[in-house]
Order: sequence, then C-alpha cells, then structure tokens
Amino acid sequence: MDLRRLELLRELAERGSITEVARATHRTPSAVSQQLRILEREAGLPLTEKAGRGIVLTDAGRALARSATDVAVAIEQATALWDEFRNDPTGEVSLATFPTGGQMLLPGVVNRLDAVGGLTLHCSDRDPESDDFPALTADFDIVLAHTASSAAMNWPTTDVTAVKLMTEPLDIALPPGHPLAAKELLDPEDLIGERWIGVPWGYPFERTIHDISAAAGSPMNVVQRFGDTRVTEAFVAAGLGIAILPCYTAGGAYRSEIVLKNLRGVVAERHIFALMRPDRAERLAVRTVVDALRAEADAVVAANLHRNPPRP
Amino acid sequence: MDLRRLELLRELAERGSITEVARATHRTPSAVSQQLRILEREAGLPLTEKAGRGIVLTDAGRALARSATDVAVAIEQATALWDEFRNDPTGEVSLATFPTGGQMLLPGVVNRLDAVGGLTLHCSDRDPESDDFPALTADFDIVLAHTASSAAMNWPTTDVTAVKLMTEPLDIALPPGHPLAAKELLDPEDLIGERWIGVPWGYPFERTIHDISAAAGSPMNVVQRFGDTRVTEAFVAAGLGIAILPCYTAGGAYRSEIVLKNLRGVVAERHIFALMRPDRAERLAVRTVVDALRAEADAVVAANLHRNPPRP
DNA sequence: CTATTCCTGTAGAGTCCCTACATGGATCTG
DNA sequence: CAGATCCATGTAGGGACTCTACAGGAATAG
Repeated sequence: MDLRRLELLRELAERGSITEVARATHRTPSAVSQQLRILEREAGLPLTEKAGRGIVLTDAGRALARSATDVAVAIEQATALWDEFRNDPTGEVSLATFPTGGQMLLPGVVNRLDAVGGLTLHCSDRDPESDDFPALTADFDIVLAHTASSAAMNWPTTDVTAVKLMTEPLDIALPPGHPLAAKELLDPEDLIGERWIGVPWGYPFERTIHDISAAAGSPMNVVQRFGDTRVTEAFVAAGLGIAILPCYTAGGAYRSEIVLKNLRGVVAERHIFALMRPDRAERLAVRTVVDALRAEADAVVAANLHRNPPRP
Repeated sequence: MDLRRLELLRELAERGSITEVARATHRTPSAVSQQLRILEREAGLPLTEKAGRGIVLTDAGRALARSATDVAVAIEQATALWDEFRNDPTGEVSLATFPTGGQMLLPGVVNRLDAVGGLTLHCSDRDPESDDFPALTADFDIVLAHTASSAAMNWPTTDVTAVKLMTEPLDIALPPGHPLAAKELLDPEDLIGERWIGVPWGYPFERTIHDISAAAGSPMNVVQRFGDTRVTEAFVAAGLGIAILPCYTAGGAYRSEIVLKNLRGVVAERHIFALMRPDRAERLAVRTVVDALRAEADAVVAANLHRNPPRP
C-alpha cells in the first residue's frame, strides 16, 4: 500500500473535491482520480460515492483517511528526529493569524527566530469573519486563532493539534472623559444604557457582551459593529461609544485617547491558540516556531502584569 | 523522504549486512547499496561506516532505523483498519516455534483457524540451541519462545512485541518404579543423589535445576544432557535417571512409562510467549493467529487443571 | 599469494505516475 | 428547454525512478 495515495485520500477528506485536491497538490484532477481509484481497488471496498456532480467519502474512506494522519505523524516524527541529529531546524514555515494576534505576537516571534537563524517564517493574516480557521491548517503549518470559550477549545481536536499560547483579558474601552473612567473596576450594572461599539455576528467578543448583559439583567445597546479593532478604537476615542477590547493589543494609535478598565463579575477573556495539523506539528522547524510563539506570549503577559494583575 | 528506503535501513539494522538485506528483500546488493546511499544523502549525515569488509550503522543510523519501526507500525495499523472494514483477516502468517511449544499448541491453533477460514498459517520449528529467537522475528511474523525467568521477559522489548501465552509448570519425571513415585509432592531434598537427565547449557530448564540444588543445599548430578525431550523421556522411561519436564507436554509415546510429580519449595515453571516485530503485530491476520494461540493456551491450561492445580 | 566475501559503480530495461486531451453526467441560467 | 459550466473519469504518451546484470576495489581467510 502506497503512502502517497493515502495522503491523497486525506487531502480529499479535508478539501472535499478531487479538483481541490489536485489544485492543492499541484496535479491534474485526472492524476488524483486515477490514484484514488487504485487505492480503492487495493482496499477492496468503495471509499467514495457520487454526490451531485462531486463525490463524498464513505465511512470506510473517512476512517482510512484518519489513519493516514497517524502514518503522517510517525513519518514527521522520524523526519524531526534526523533534523535533531543535524541540530538544524531549517526550513520554511507558513503561518496564518487573526489580525490582533499577529500584531501582538509576530514581530517579537520573528525577532526571536532571526536570532536563531536558518529558518524562514512566512506570515499572513486572515479575516476571522470569512475564514474557517481550523480548516486553514490544510494550507498553513500554523494557524493562530482565538476563542472566548474558556473550556477546552472547540476545535475539532482529533484532526487538529491545538497549543495554548495565552489568555488575554478583555477590558472595557472608554473615552478619557467618560464618567466611568473615574472608577477603578467596572461592574456589569455600570454599563447599562451605554452605547456599544460591538463586533460582527459570530465574533468571539459577541459572547462576552452577551454575558455582560445577562449579568446586568438588561440588554446592551449595540449601535455599531466592526471587525477591525482600529475602527472600534477610533469610535471610542471619538466618544461615540464604549467597547470591549483585548487589553494587550488595545490602544495602538489611540493609546492616549482611550482608557481601559477591568471588568468584574463576568469572565471576560479570550484564549489564543496555535492550531496545526498533527503531522505538521511534529516538524522540528514548526516546533521551533511554536516555542517562540509561547515564549513571546509569556513575555507579553509578563510585560502587562502591572497593568492587569491576574483576576480571581 | 521515502518509506521503502527507511525500511531498508531498518532491515540493515536487524541483519547487519547489505548482502543479508538484499537476500531477505529479494534484491541485489547493488540495489540496496544505491538506495542507502540516496537515503544518506537525503539525511545529510553519515548513516553507516565501514567496518572490515562490511559496514555498521552509526548512532544516527540506528536512531533513524528505530523511528522506521514507528512508521511501519502506523502503516500496519492503517492496513489492519481497512482489513477490519472488510472483516477479512486474509493472508499468510509465518510462525516459528520451539519444539515442545509447537507440539502442545499448534495442532489446536490450526484447527481453530481452519474453522475461521481464509487464513493460512505456515509453521516451522527451530532449534533453541542454535537460534536466537528474538532475532527470528525478522524472518517470521510470530515466534514462539519460552523462558524460565518469571519476571518481565528478557526479550529486547523496544524492538520486539511480546504477548504472554501461558505459564507451564515444570514437573519431575520419574520412572514408574522409582521410590519417590509414591510421594504426592517432592521436596528439593528428595532429589539429592539422583541421576539427572539435564538439558544443554543455556537452556531455560538449566536454571531450574540450579535452583533445586540451591534449595537442597547440594549440587545435582547431571549425567546426560539432551535438547530434545523425547530423548530425555526415553532415558527416564528406561530408568536411567530423572528429569525436569514441562508438564503439559511431557509424556508423549512414554506417557505410561513416566510418572510426573509436582515439586514444592522451588519456582519451577516456564513462560511461553509469542514474539513479533511491532509492525507485524498490528496486522489483522497476525492478531487473529495470536488470539487463537492464547485461546488454545488457555484451553491447554484448563484441560490440565485437574492434574496440576495452581501452586501457591 | 590466491580465493572469498562484501560493498559500490555503471548502463540499460521495466514499471509507475503524471500531463494533455477528450468524454459523460449533473447543475445552473437565460 | 438549450447552452454554459463544473466535476469526475477515461486514454495515450512521456519522464522519472528503481531494479538487474556485470565489473571493479578493498579487506580477510587459508
């Protein structure tokens, strides 16, 4: 049984169509189709079935594809082993991130990696609104993602390896002259009646706003919704409303025109993870980048300790 | 990086010479040499070095070869998974055994497997004196071996998977007219002064004889040494001495001319294992045979319970 | 020293896989 | 309903890879 064929099956499981697999693997659809047909003949049972003008995997096909991951993990472990023998984490690592995560962590990470040398990191940012972050692991070695659910990540952990990088508190952003700016800590009840600058539907912070309104016993008045925090900050600085912002990244160009206040009585934080396909997570170069990410995240948390002491 | 090349490296680690690997894999030494050279170039560091007119693996080479096992295990697990989907443990399984183990277990195992069907088991016996049983796992899917050390098997467990099949008591074999035949249980002291039919140096039972002499406080008088228990039985039946024999297998053609007596005060037993290379152990057909071996071993133990109740 | 054993190099044949191109079916659109 | 589009799948041929056959070099045994 051939590994390259099994690999194709796994790609098919991740991408859903032969055409997509062919595009991702730089081949013609015909080649992919032929190889899958051979694999199916070897397996002795149907792995795919027609669905409309495409195909879908059968249960057996999905199971085989999953086992392909285990094989890939073993292979990458072997490769990492000999990279370790050469003590040479050389290679290219690709990384996708949500905007504020990249802003907060990536400059420091690239600095750390430059100090090591021999390893190039290609980063790009993705729109949290339009992209499915776990699925991006098919195209990137590392995907930085955030979630509000403090419990175990809601990522599909069987297919994706998740490494926790940090927990970032969410603060309430106010214009400097705002009456609440005089308080040390804010309670949910303080926020009733305020005009909110929120986030688009489905964004992680959405849930926190909902929690606040639940704690206050009154719905919040969300007058604007922006995905980009810079727009939110501009609105807050202009005195047009208050917002929830991740405290380590908030500020930017508006640092002097925005006041950040801790909130109590509601769990307001986001959790930042590095997501990887399990086999890619074994690569020595990838592990090196993840180590740098964790170190940088720890440094960011430490640098902000004076401003945001750990909450109860 | 190519799996077939990694597989060759593992074969080299197990067999020690390119010529042997070539013979085992049905290739010419030239082909093996070429592939290993390519692997070495890919790895970027020397994997072998000359030693006399042969070669030996470097440390890096050995480490890589070991990782090849993990990859092979993952692949065989995947293969087994799809065999399970077909519910079809078809295939050929080869088995090597020590003589008395084969005599005791294999007829029943073949019967059990015939009842299932679709699976052929090739058995052959090996001389415990001249063969290194763990090393036989390179050539056979399953190797039956026995050891006297009750503790964890002394097999190299990192490279070999060991499944315990049974513990077989060792009894004292006497000719029917022997004075000790009247006793229910024998003590080590009873055996002082007897003429012993022993086993060649290095056989497992050797250790038990040593333990008896230690318990009795007097050396045993070993007058003959035979590897084949039938010869030993013939000598005991002829009244030429007493011997230690595994109780489930002892007797044979001489069952009426030999008396078996339990021994107390000394741990006298041998442990029977199935040894396999870890990847081969994952094959569905192999697992099916091992299941049959365990079932047959349990049946043998149960059938002999009336004769040999469990010892304290 | 000669024979033997083992590893390695070269040239050529066979096998396998991919591309280019064409076909057939399903879906969408005007 | 007809044409356009998308997807999967066949066929033929070219290219890469790996094997064998054979030869040569180095170390060892008798």
